[in-house]
Amino acid sequence: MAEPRFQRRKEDRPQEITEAAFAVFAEKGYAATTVAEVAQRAGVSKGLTYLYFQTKEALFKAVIKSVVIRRVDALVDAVETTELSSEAFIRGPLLDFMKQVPGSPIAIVIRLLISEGQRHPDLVDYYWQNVVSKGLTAISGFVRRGVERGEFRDTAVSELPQLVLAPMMLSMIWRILFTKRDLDTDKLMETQIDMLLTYIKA
Amino acid sequence: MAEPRFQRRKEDRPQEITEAAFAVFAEKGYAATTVAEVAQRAGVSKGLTYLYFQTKEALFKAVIKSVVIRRVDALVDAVETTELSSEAFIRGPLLDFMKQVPGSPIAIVIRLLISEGQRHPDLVDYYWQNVVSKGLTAISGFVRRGVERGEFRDTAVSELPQLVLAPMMLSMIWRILFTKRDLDTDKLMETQIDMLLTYIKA
DNA sequence: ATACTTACTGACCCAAGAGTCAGTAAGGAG
DNA sequence: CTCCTTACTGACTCTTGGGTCAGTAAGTAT
Repeated sequence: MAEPRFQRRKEDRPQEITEAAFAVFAEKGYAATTVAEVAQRAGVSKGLTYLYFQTKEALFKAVIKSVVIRRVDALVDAVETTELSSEAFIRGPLLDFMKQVPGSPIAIVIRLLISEGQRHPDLVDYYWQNVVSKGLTAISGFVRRGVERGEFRDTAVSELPQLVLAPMMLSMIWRILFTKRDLDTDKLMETQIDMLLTYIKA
Repeated sequence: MAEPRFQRRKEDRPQEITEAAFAVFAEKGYAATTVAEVAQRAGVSKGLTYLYFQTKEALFKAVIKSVVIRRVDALVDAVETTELSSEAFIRGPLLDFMKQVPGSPIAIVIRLLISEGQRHPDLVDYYWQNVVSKGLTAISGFVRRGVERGEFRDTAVSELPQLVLAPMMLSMIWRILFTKRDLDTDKLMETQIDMLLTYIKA
């Protein structure tokens, strides 16, 4: 008896295709990715891909959105509920979060957005609202709370949460471009945090 | 009398084509750029482009290399010859340099490298050697000199010149992605420098 | 078993764009 | 002016890849 030529698995297909697409986009970027290869990696025909996603662009958007991170929400929650002192929170959970981002799928999404963002402003907006804005607001609010509590001085850092994340961004770009040249990205972020705390501590 | 249909300007063509190509690559990225459009903007036929550049990829590489910046060399020189105190130099010329980079062609090259770097490791190496490495070495050496002179404490910053440049990187990415959301990138960099100096001053 | 729905396939179409090349004319030499 | 070299053109080829759809067979209901 021959195996059945295929299985019908309507429920699972979209995610399977999305995951395969993420892998290929990550390797090759948007333009150099072919729908045929995505389909092949997902183990389906090209036609099926077009049953679930109207165009290659729609597939791309689905992929980006599928990588919206609960991690950011987790961070926002942690900020609001932590019992730690502001300094302890920054040196602990926040720093840990920062350390893991450059090696996570977020880094790949950022790279794809940098490459393709110009032609997909709605995607950039989406990411802004669901990731960047949330993260920045959380950090900013956290610093302000530290100021109110008398733990921190009132500095420009309250309005520039980007200062906390700058070395994380650099680490992401660094890993994308200069994998071979070694840079202790963890130490980079630790030092920034150390510097920052020295600067703002009351 | 009809105008001549074209002029022969062997000397100027390569640069004209390179400049047009830079503009188109900047707008659309590598893959979405067509050689036909580059030629049109340069005011030449597609065929001529292939006389001076064997392939689209060769054109791309030529474009990237053409934007190697004398600015970096200027910075390196300035570091070595300045009469300013270390702090004054950092707050002055170095900060000025950092402020102008995110709006310069360098930012565009970085974006192109992030997008296409994976498939052109030799280009990344080239940029590493001619720009990044030089810049980092200069900053690192400068900080070390400050330490020797007793102006600065001996901190991790000597081995992590990336800390100085991190907010510049973030500013570049920010402008690429979030043009609309305003962020005072100058103030970001100023604050980082202020923080850094407070941290390392003896 | 049989009939029916529809998830799925794979061969196909067609536009776009990289790269080619035979021919043309600009411009200099004699 | 005439000839010669070659910078330059533009129409051509051919491949690649996005998107389509008629047909097939998996699974389900009766």
